[in-house]
Amino acid sequence: MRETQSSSIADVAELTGLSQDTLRWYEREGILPRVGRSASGHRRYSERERELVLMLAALRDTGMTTEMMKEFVALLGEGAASHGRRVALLERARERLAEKRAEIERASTALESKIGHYQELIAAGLDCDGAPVTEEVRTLQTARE
Amino acid sequence: MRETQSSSIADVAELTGLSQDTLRWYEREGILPRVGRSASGHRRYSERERELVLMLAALRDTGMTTEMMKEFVALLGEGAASHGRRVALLERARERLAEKRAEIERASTALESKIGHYQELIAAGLDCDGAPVTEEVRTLQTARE
DNA sequence: TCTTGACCTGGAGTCCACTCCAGGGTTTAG
DNA sequence: CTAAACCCTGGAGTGGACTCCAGGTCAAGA
Repeated sequence: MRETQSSSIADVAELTGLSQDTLRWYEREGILPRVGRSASGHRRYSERERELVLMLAALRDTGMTTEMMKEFVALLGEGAASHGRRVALLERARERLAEKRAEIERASTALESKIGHYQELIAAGLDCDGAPVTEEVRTLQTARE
Repeated sequence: MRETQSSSIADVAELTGLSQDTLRWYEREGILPRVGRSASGHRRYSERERELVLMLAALRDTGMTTEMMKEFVALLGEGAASHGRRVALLERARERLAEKRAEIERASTALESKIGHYQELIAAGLDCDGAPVTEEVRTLQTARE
């Protein structure tokens, strides 16, 4: 029964896009359960551990906090019985995301209107008080640096 | 020539939604130019200054960094000639926003598929390895705490 | 043997945008 | 006259998620 190939921290960093430091930090913080070590004390990630790190990287990219990631990993340890709670946790992440999206949409609207405002002023050749600007200023307006 | 009513920091905090501490901090950091003081040394915001703070609050809400806000205020000081550069700055903010939006959309897709995955497993009564779960586990799965 | 390179640990530093605090002055109401 | 509000300043602390560092171990190659 040959065990699946284990990988070094460098491999896993490359695989997951997390830095080696981040990987070590996740372990120290208890987000990632302690990974196996080789005789010389180097981390050796098993297939299972690689998958777990990949999942954490994905969850992180959903904007989940490390605290939530920690909870999620704890639920993984409880097996199928925790499926409902996993969904609940993911739904919390979904809500956070929805809020962020709403903020972005609001910000976007505000920004577009500000951009539009200045573009109109430029096009109309007016300053902020509605007075016409000089030819010299018009030249400067379109120079962008 | 009666000058427009000036307001206290408390008023401006209330008006803009920024905290008094934030207002003072913006000034210290040079984001907001030094505000006038009363005889006793208290800040007194003029109409112009109130407007400026309102604009900064709006820009902040677009996710602009304080560094960019600083630049923007500097451009305001240059009058109409800086309109083009103002637009350029706002467009940088727009790009940042677009990136954030893209990230959120990616994250959202990933999250939905994870949620769907677990919901399917629950509905099908299977564990992560495709084996059927016991009745007891099914009960636990739907209990969400 | 010596060097190089990968890795280890615990701890400190970084970034951003605040937020809080100590110690002190002023203004207003009673 | 005193207490309560309100404000001032400079400096330190916060939180989240890393990132960097010093000092050390270990294995392989020239």
